Amino acid sequence: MADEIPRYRYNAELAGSIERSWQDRWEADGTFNSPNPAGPMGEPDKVAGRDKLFILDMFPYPSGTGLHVGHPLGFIGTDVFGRYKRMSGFNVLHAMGFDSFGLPAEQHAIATGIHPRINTEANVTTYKRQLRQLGLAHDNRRSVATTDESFYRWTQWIFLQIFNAWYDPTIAKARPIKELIAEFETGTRATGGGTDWANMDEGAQRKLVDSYRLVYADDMPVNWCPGLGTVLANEEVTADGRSDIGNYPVFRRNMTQWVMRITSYADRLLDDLERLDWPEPIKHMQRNWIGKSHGARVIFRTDAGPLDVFTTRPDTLFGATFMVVAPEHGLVPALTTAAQHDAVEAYVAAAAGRSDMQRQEDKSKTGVFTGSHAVNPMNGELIPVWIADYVLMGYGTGAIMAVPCGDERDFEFARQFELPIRAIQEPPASWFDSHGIDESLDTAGWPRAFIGDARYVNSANDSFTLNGVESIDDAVTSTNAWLEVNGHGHGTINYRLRDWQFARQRYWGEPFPIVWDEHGPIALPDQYLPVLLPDLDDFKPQALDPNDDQSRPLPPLARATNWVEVTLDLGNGPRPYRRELNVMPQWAGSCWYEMRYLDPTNENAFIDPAVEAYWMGPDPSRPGDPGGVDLYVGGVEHAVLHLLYARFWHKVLFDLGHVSSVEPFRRLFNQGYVQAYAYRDDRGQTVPAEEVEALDGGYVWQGQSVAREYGKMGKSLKNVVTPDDMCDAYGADTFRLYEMSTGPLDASRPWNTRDVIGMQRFLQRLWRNLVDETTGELRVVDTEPTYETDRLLHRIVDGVRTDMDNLRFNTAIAKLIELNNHVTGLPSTPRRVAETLVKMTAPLAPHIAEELWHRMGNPYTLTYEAFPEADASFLIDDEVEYPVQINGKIRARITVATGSDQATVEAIAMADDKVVAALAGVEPKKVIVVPGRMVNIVV
RNA sequence: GCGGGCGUGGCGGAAUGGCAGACGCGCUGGACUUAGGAUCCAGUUCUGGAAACGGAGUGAGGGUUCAAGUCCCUCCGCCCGCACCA
Repeated sequence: MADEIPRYRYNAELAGSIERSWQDRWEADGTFNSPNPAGPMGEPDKVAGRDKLFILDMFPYPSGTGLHVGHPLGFIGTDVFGRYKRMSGFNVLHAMGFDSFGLPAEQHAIATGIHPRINTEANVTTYKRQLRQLGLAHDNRRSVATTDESFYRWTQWIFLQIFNAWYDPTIAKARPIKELIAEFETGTRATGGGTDWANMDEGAQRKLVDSYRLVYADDMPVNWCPGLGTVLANEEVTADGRSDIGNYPVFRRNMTQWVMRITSYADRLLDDLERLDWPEPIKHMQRNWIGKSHGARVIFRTDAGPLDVFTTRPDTLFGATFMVVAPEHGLVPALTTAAQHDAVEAYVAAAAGRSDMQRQEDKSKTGVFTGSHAVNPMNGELIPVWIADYVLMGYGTGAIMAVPCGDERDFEFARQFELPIRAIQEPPASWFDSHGIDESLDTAGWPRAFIGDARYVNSANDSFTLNGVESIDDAVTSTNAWLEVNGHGHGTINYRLRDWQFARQRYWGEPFPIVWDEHGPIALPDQYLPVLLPDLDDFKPQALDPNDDQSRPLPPLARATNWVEVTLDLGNGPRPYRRELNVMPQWAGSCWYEMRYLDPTNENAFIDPAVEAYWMGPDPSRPGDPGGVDLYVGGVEHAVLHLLYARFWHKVLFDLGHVSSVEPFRRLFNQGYVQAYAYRDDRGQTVPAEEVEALDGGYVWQGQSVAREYGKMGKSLKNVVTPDDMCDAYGADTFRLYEMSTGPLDASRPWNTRDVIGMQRFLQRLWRNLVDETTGELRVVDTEPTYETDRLLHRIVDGVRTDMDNLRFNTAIAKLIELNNHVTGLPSTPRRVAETLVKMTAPLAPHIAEELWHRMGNPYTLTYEAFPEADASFLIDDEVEYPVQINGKIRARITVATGSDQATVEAIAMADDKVVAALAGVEPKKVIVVPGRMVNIVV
């Protein structure tokens, strides 16, 4: 190395030292601490008279592998926006926490025998270090982890609020359970069981009240894996019905589970979507998930008792020629006749061995006849009742009336088992045409069911007829009325949404603040919180005989016998209780964590109401505003579950008066993903991506050609690039700029390390425009910029502001580079231009900006300097250049004084030499002048 | 199958219906250099041409419009969501 690199050249080394020094200063000074209106972090005088902004990232699960470059995309985006808003005068709250309960830590603990807390804390430390080096402007006083005892104490407290509440449908709100008990006691509410409250024993009273709670225990179909001793999520079951881990058999069976009554909130969760500033696809997914559909409940009489069905097409009742119940339906044993017993038993057992996944993949129709019949309430006809797994226990009532002429699945089933298909509508001629068959009500020739508006036939009984009606809506309405009058059913609404299965037979989660006595569960009073997770040596659920499908789960906490058996005085003297052995699912902490950032040290409440109202309260100036976080940024993978659960908890807290906001997240933004290339050799082995070279349109690794694929970044794909790598090689500012420059924040983009250098060069040129590379002296001069420079400057300022406001950081960066490239061409850098450029760069590349700001002699800190504003007078030029088109093709350019009227512009255009030549004497038919834009001559 | 989104240079991507390709990478040439995988300068949609200057061009085809990457229709391709939801 003969030639020395200039001492003050902006490279990775210099960037690194600049970044470390400012990060230390920011931390020491608490530069990004945001004041609360009240409480321990209250600084009312700093809050007064300022707008506030609460921005939030979906907090990460601290995994053992640390961050790769894809993870911080959203974090950097929110940081840029937050810094911009801080420079626009806002009191910005931005903090980061950790979703640190969860399965990977538990599995690591099972494998190593090391307590998951140790591993989790180590991972959090790594994450904090990795995030710190990115220069994120977080208020670190507010960082929380869901595994902190001081955090999950309040998760348990909120659980108890929900447990101690019931949903009153008359006011569509949750109310304290005490009010329900009071209604029973005073007799204003009937107990429903025929016995007065006063005459019920304690067990019966508690059972009644428990049946109203928003958290309740219920029999639900689950994936029970005795080999692992736990219930599994559908995603954890393989296509052949075995456990993903360990390959043990998995059984579908009903088991008592803790469930949250989210279905009570279905309508509000659906309706309030209208009030949210969320991406339309996410709202759509939530709507689909809730799955509201209008229809009717119809009761069919059978020898085994009434059989309820839900249908969206009660108008087709006359076409019901059989019924189908799900294999898990409670009436199956009673419906099964002796002759069919063996066949039914075999079918039900086979269905239990099939996972949901298998059922979804294989759509061929299977089924078995029960031997029983039901009475069609419309016409008194006896129709056979079948069992088939195309009917799902989890939707509607788990039983359907089958109308093969009007439903594709029923049609297929009828064909498969040779059941009658009766036409009850007369399809239009076009329908027959399009299927190439003759018009006929003889369904034997139909290739498929008919669905749509058409005239009804064969649809009448003694007191009711649909014959001749032509619209489904009309037919549904009148059928529902008839059903109700005659006691056979009624119009109703059904939801796809199920109640939320809340318990996990695991270790690394929040213990329930619940104990049991002989009558059932009891909520622990507040003074017993937190219920701490007991220490164990072995974190596995207790494995049972893998093939015994009748066994019951024994969660890991059952091993902590001293913890489980507890003597407490809950108001009637010390008595023995057993603790609840399940823990909460990982979603629990993420249902409310954002609020804890606001008041992280509060020991008296999960949040001070004044603090909540300040940061999250509805904006009175915007009618219908639901309140909540001002901007929530995260991946689309949480479109449904996390966002729905969090909304649900928030609404319960609202109903009970604990928060002023109706919704937790007022505005949602989905950032894209950073994806990466991976390479495989001939044998399909992945090879290190960083060692692969492009050659003649192909890819080569160590002399052999390899195939490229595109997707996730991951260890097994040997294509992981970490923020640490990038900070070492280029510096955090370069890395931040690269991440923000590769596309709009909501778009996914490929990672290309090769391209990162471009942003390094930009910062290097910016630095060089202000600082002499050799001497380190300031190169900024106190002369005024030229008019031309000022015009560009103000145009750029104007554009960058718009881009920043709209989270379009990629185009903001392009504009900054454009301005900097202009400055590079100047003989010297005017101070006003330099300062403006540095301020605009600050949100994106905060360290170099702070450094340059400091070197220009300005006081610490740039963080709260006002973001530049454009002077409108510079945005309008004296002259405007108009392209002149002839029939849409550009043939000339003219320069016209700004504000010239259309006639003047037209005259100048028509007089232009090139225009005259191009027209060659032809008289234009029309001349269009778009003011300030262009001229189009039509010939 | 149903629903939604997207197709622009070699690559990432810009373009309130109004000059397609901002900005970056890469590439080409030059400067500085013992050297360049550093840095700087210039060029870079394709095509004809030395150039001036032409022609074509935003997945394909059609339409609306003075004007379409942008709006409408049909088709093709890719991505995402849901998926036996009665």
